[in-house]
Amino acid sequence: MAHQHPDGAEPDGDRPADRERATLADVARAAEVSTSTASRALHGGAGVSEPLRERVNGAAAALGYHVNVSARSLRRGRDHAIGLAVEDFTIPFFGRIVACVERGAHQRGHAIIITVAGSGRSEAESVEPLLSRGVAGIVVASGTAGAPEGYLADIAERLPLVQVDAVGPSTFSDSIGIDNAAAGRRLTEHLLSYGHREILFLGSGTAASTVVLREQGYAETMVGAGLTPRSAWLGYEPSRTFESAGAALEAHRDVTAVVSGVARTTTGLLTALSSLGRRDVAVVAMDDIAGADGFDPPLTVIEQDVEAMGDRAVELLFERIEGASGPPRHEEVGLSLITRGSGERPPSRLPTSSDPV
Amino acid sequence: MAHQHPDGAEPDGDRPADRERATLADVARAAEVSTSTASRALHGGAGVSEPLRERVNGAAAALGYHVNVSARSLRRGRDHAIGLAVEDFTIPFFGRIVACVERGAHQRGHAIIITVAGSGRSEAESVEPLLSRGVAGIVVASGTAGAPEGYLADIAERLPLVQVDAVGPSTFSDSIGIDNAAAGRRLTEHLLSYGHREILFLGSGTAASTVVLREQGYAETMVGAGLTPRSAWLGYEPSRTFESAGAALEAHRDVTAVVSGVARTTTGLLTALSSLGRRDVAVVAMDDIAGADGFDPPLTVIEQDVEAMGDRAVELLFERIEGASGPPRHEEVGLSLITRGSGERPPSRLPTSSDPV
DNA sequence: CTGAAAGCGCTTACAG
DNA sequence: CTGAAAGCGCTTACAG
Repeated sequence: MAHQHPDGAEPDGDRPADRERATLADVARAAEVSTSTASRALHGGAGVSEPLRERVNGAAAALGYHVNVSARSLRRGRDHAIGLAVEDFTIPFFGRIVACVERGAHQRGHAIIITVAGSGRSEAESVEPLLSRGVAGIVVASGTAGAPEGYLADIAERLPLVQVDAVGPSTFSDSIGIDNAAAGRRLTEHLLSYGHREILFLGSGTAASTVVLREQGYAETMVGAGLTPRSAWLGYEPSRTFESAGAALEAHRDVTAVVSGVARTTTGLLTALSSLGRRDVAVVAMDDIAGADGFDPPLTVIEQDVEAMGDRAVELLFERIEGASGPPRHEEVGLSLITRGSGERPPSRLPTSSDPV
Repeated sequence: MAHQHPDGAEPDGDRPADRERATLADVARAAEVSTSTASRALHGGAGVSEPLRERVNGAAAALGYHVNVSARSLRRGRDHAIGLAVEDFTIPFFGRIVACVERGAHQRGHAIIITVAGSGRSEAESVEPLLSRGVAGIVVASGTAGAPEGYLADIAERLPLVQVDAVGPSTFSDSIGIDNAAAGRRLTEHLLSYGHREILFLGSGTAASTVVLREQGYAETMVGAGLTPRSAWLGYEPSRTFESAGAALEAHRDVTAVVSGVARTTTGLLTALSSLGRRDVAVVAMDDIAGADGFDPPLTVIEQDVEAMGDRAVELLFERIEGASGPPRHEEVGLSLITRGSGERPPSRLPTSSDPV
């Protein structure tokens, strides 16, 4: 809060330590070496004698020197930073991805610049802050991005890019995700195995996304069992999912079980069930949520290995940053069904007469 | 993934658009003006004739130019970026803060560089990536930071700094938070008003933090009512809070109600209650958690206005960045008690003979 | 092993 | 209103 020289005096240029950050030249002067040597001693590694290196490090420490990254990046033409574009920071799934990426990049000496992907901003506007900083690579975490004709494809031509929570294998960049259709299938099969036949799928929205693939897995499985799939979409607005879920439950009074395709819809659904006093509906959900075993009954979910996804994304990215070439790679992390009770009860009512089988 | 000239040929220097980013000089050449004029036309605002401005903007667009931020920052001596140090990205509370800060900084044309505060890293290591980039200011979101003798105090002398989720008014920087003791008091009073007398406080850890203040509010209120406060600390490890909560419940068999001092402990507590089949314990908690009304019974909580906190933090920071001086400011956002049922039932058992009243 | 010098891309007094 | 020139702090061939 005191960035000016309050007395109006200009620095004479001779005072050893003024208010400002110490510069490499300051360190060099203090250590009585050239800036070349100072630079090499501090970072270059090779080719500096031990006594000089110590003198330089000592001077740097004494002056509280740290490198000016703008200057370094300008000179080197590339920044030791990566970009991280995230769909929504408030969703725990993405928060865990952020934590993984931050940790991995920090370990590798890179800073992390974040931006929001989506949420009304254009892709260009989202990515501009990353591009103008010359980041070494970008991680995009979004369940809705990745269209091959999109902006991301252009970026991938110039920069290492990894898509996390990818809708599927990308044609233009490395990607990592889960088998969303398989997840939908497994959740549905679980309910079928307990005798449910009127099963509703709940999702957020149909923007090309992971959730749509999960719905497809659900629908396939239903059709395969001779049953009619039904879906309801609750939207992306957290404050509205509760009402929408209630409406969907009313509109499909005969369902005995629900598949919730994404965490966003799960809490709305549970709240609606609770407020409607409906204890006759079995529920299984995609993604574990905090306190899921505190629900009544405890919630059966499919859990993704989010940390594996985030950690692996960083590895893939840095392999590219370090020069790895080759076609886009796609990886999938494992899923595990955690059965806790909510999906394990048989239908509380008999199939209705409209049952097609 | 194709950063070299694969054929080994060097660019002749004359080709209009090579693989690399267009530079201001390229734009100037294309628009047939000096780089001075190009720069002013693009950013400077004042003092460029309309025709020239258009020519420059056209050329920039045609070349896909965007400014090299490293060069700009080096020249200007300060970066259009802010730092954001966060205790834990996976906690929804902090995720909401991240979203607010990102939005606010983006609107003001600043990039956001994140780092973890805590989690085994030293304060110096956490903040180094921000300092070496010359960020214009820093937001620290942590419920445990802010000791006046700490590293942050040094930083605050050189740079605008705002502490969010602050333990209390800071002596050296702007800060924003809630009245933690009042929160503890209100939760406790709520339980008292329903006749509970054996009330346990559950927190994460006693590292100087917001949670300790909440506990103090609880303890004060208990003592004021002639009752004996009791606390249990469950630690910071998510996977362990469940066991620790169970152990605490066993160790205090006579409690009829629990105050959970922080979201981290709430889910562990609810899981423990559920797995122990204990339906005789009233619960109130600090911080709303997703799906809290899906619990049995729906959870009564005190909710903080997290978005107000995040938005205001950005405002405070940019006021300082834009030169506001004056002593450290402290602000508090509102609290609201959301009663949903879990704290509203009377004690299921009569006070024991050890009851001090 | 060490140093003098060029230059990364930009902005900004300073002249005109 | 426009341009020539300096310089932000650093790294890195290039000599020695």
